[in-house]
Amino acid sequence: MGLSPRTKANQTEMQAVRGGRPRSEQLHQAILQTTFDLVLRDGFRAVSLEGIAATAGVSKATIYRRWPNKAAVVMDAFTNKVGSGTLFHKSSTVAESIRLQMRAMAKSFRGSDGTLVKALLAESEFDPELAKALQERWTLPRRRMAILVIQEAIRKGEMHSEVDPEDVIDILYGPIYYRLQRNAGALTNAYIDRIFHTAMKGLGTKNS
Amino acid sequence: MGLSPRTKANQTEMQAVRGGRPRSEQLHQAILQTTFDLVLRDGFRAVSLEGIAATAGVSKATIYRRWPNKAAVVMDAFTNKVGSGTLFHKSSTVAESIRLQMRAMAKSFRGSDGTLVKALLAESEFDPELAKALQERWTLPRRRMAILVIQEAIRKGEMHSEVDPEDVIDILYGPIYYRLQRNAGALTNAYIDRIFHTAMKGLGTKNS
DNA sequence: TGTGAATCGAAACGGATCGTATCGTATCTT
DNA sequence: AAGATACGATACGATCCGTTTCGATTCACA
Repeated sequence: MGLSPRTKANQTEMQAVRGGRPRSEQLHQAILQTTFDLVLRDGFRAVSLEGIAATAGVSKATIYRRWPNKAAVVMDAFTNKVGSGTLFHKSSTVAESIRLQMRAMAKSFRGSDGTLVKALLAESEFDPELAKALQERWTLPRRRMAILVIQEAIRKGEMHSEVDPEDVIDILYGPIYYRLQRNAGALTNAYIDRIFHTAMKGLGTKNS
Repeated sequence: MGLSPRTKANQTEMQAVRGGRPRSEQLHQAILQTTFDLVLRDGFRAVSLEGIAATAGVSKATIYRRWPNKAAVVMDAFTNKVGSGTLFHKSSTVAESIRLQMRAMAKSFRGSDGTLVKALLAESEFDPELAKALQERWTLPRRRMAILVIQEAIRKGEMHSEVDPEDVIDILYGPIYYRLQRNAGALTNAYIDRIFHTAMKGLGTKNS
């Protein structure tokens, strides 16, 4: 079943979908928008489905008809806005385009995206369905894009050929998520640049 | 007040501590042990204080007399076992002792420590008091130790002198927490070694 | 030895929220 | 017009929270 909105197909083993009053797309958007606003204002934990229903001017049943629980609604409210994610752009070198993408990601994390990603990641620790949804809809697409770019950097001789692109991602992006999730300092451009350059150049000297 | 066990001093502005029946140290340990076991078995979210009380054979009031909430009990149940943390040991080079410490940390994360750290970190996103306690009792002590070692590595010429030790920590340990919190692959020794060596050597070539 | 003080277990409390169910009304398809 | 589904309102049982009360217990100290 997963965390996707319930469709008429998976909701129950109901007969063919024809007939009946259709669901209101307007209510759908109202629910997602309200959820987005409330979670940003009050935090994931403080928001209840009853609160969302009341604020959106909708009955609880209408929400439960479409999503199985709060995490699913928030997940949709989030992906509804974020879209496909921060893309890589061409630049002078491939490595440079990676640095700029890291900056773009940090910038989005400084705003509402960061707040919601943080909440969803934390909640996913307690909710396997949400974890799966985040993995499929957030993490994996981004990692796949990054791997392609890193492989290109390796092909062009900008990165060592023996490194595993997966490890490169962990080293470059691990610190960003680390800071995001711990509130361990602002994700400034300066920080991103330092992480990038330090990782590229390496920590060690010839003596190590 | 914080997340520490309530003491007679901070519990209320009660008069001097003399007199009265003393708290049972045996119950204290029973509560912590039960909490530890239950959280490992059922997960942080699934465990309730009522369940802990029932299993430990203790009344709810006895728990609330000592801790303000569930997170605080789990935090104590955890630090009660973990002790001061994985230490750095002397080795052939300072860098080598860092690698070995990373391995030791990964090993502890493969066991019950990892399960509890993960749960506490996630929960701390929703609980500022817990976040503060984790910062003070877990993160900061470890970072302080690591900084000293990294500075030593720099002094001995094993690491570049222009790098910020804080950034070194983020680059080396960020990936470990990243994997831990996402369940993104096992924290094997091989993984640790790859991250360490890749970070030490650097991702880039002379062309980047 | 007894007296005060705090702890203990048991139990009940109000409150929040969950997810479900019921019912009458509204709205769409055929 | 008939059938099917969405919708709002409302109630429900359940769980857990954190607090409170009570009588009984256990200790320190005079």
